Amino acid sequence: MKQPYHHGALRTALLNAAEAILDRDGINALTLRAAAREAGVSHGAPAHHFGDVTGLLTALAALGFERLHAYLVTETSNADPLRFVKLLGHAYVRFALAHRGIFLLMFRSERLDWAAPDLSEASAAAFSLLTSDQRVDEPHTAENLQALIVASTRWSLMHGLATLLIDGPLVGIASKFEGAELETLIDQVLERGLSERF
Amino acid sequence: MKQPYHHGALRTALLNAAEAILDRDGINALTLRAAAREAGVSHGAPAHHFGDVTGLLTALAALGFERLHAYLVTETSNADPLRFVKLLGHAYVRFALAHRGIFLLMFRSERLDWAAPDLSEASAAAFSLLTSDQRVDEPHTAENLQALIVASTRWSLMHGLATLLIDGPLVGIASKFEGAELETLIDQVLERGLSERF
DNA sequence: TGTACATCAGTGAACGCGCGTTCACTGATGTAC
DNA sequence: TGTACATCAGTGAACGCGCGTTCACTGATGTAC
Repeated sequence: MKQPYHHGALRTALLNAAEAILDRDGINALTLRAAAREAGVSHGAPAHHFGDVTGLLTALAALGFERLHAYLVTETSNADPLRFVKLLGHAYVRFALAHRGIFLLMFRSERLDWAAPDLSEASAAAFSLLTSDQRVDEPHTAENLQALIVASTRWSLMHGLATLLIDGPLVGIASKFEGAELETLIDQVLERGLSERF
Repeated sequence: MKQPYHHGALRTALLNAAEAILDRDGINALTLRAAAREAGVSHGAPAHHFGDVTGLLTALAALGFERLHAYLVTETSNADPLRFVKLLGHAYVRFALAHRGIFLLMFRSERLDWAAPDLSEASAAAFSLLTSDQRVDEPHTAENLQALIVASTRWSLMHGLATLLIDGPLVGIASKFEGAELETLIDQVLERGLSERF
């Protein structure tokens, strides 16, 4: 089985490989060489596409934010304000559980280059949706401070639930539930936390 | 300045050194050799006290949980149920912001030995306080499922706020606030999220 | 249509680095008698 | 009180490892003419 010398779509293949490693072995196992191995390519190859290790991680995180943003938009389209918030919360938690590796990379890694245009733009789009477009750099009138508080409260709840379920102490709790009961737990937490008061 | 051959309290010194590294350089910089360097001791010395690198991280995380538990207990003593929840939330976030490094180690590191008695006991004590002693391994009656949901909602909010503020996207937001306004943000988020409905 | 040449994409050897871990050792301390 | 000896705590050299990065190279592709 002869492989062609040129891969053809190595950039994409490396990103897929990196994500697979992230999900399977965790973030500490995600190295340039591991990604090259996973993609079946020599370890020097990634440099052509990502420069250095930060470049690969940053590109992967940017991809994650694009996906998260697109998913949140899809899941909340045409919803009235109250439903919007609950749909947003459910989508956020569902995304985090379904893409654990990349979610943790996006929110935790200390090795990302936040100044890179693709990452900063993709994350800004997602964050803007999550904070309901509250501009932080504007003067803080009473109104926009209040709106920011409301948005932060929502986001904190979703994010806390997601991270505690993914690899925090609630894993132990969640693992003792049947699938349906876990769904109930998530539903109820979001229901209580994202009530119409906000 | 001659150093005595025996340190005298190297275990404690290594834990302090490790915490300093964690706060200053982040979790990726925390290695056995770095801790030894920081403590001014040969790099082979830590093995006598912690065995391997997991041992050091585990001991440090256990220390963190002991501190967190003690702090939560102190800050909530003699409070009625409603005040208890709010004091708990404030104390949790304050602890996280004041001990960022160790807090992230406790909740994020993939390199801890959760089967170690000191860590499992210390974390169980803190978790029990945070979940109001809801036993997860008991049969799920409607009542204790409900209580678990209430506790999870609270905990998710505190935890999400703390992590988003420490190194998540809210850092950017928070950094634009004056000190007093940041306090206001935290207060208001907890006030809204931990209302008497729970 | 053919041909020369530039450019691109991937190879594989090599480098230096910091790491965890091991181990024979040495200095210091404690204890039995 | 002294002495022999076991034990403990820290040293420093050595090892092998996987890593990021560099670099001369080679095979493949595209393009100008």
